Amino acid sequence: MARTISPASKGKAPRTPRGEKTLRKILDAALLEFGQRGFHDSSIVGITSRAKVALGTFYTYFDSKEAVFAALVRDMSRQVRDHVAPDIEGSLDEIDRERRALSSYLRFVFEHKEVYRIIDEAEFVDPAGFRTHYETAAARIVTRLEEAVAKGQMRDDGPLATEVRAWAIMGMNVFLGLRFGVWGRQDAELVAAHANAMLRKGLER
Amino acid sequence: MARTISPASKGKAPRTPRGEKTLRKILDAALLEFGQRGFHDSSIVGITSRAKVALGTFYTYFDSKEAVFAALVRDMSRQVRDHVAPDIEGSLDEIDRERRALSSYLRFVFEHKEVYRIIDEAEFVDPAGFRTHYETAAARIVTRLEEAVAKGQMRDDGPLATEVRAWAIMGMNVFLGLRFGVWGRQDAELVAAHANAMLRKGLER
DNA sequence: ATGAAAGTTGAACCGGGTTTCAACTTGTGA
DNA sequence: TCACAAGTTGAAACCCGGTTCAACTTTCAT
Repeated sequence: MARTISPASKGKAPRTPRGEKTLRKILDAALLEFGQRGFHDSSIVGITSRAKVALGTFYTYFDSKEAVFAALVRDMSRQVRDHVAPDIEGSLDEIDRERRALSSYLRFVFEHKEVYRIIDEAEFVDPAGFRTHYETAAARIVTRLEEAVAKGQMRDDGPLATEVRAWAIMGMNVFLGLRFGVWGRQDAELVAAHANAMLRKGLER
Repeated sequence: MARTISPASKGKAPRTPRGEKTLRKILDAALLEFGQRGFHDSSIVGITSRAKVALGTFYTYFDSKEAVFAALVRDMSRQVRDHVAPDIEGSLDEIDRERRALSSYLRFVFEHKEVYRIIDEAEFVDPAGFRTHYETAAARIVTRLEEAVAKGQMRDDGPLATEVRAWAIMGMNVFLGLRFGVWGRQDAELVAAHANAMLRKGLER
């Protein structure tokens, strides 16, 4: 699970390779701990013992329990984006792009249920990070939808319609991730195909 | 905010009118406390002082902090359902029914942001209640979609497609509630109309 | 009227987890 | 080689809120 270093709390960045390695160990351990136990049942001791460092070392890199969590949210948010981005290159058309995005997202959720949980829990532990995550995700979808309009592949019903569609698509993806990725298990391609058919043609007739 | 009494913890039901009144006060206070502060920053003292009862009284009706929360989740789940149900009677057709359901849900979220928050937080505090809430909600949508198929108003692509559509619609509703009900504010009818147009006709062309 | 059941009270107990810190170790540049 | 900066350590201080309980008050059926 390679990961570039996430910015720790202000003024607490590691200054040597040794420090970087330790920070990375703590972040990896925190992901496990929070993912398995949730924010509250997690403890700093739990994190540091998984990371095999002393309790105090934690505070070399983070100001508080909330701070690691926030760092993790930024990290995970980036990971989701970076996972999906390459998978939607070279789609047949703009709506097909959304199918691929969902399929890619579902596959990501399969492998990283902890990430799903952490982003969800951010609503309560790191509200600002949570909001940023979804607002930037929505903004990316809006951009894609505007391209679809520009290419004449989608009806243009004004900016509010676009915003509504983007959030609708995002909500759809998240809940399909919960139902078919975290709770159940279904072929990602199949689920994405069904959802996309609905998106493309609608339900009517 | 009238509310019928929610079952408290087992063997802790009130046996007199006085007890019922106290239980109701505690539940109302708990809704406020949890809605404003979130589960973890909430405290029993916070609840009982809002309710203007002594600390110990809390334990006459509930076994623990988690137990009130769970009772609240059941209650809120029922409230959402009861709010939407009458509003979708006598719709033009089965797909229009979904428009009305969303519109009704959005209006509910406007008035009760706390409820949105509590149900979301249930994912971590009362996972079983959370799952039940969404699974029963999805089941209701599935039933409606099956009716739509039966009436020849919707394409039939098999049971998986129906399940996917139901969860997609639900996720869409929840996220539109977050974006246009909790965070921002938009005319519920307008948002529901845009979302429903997408659902009915799809995005294409 | 009366006593047993139901309900109320809040001080005190209790455990657990975050955060601090001063001593110690490691690495590096001059 | 030496000294200073960076990093590590874990015991203990500190804090806080959930839960208990025995004494007290209210209600209500007989």
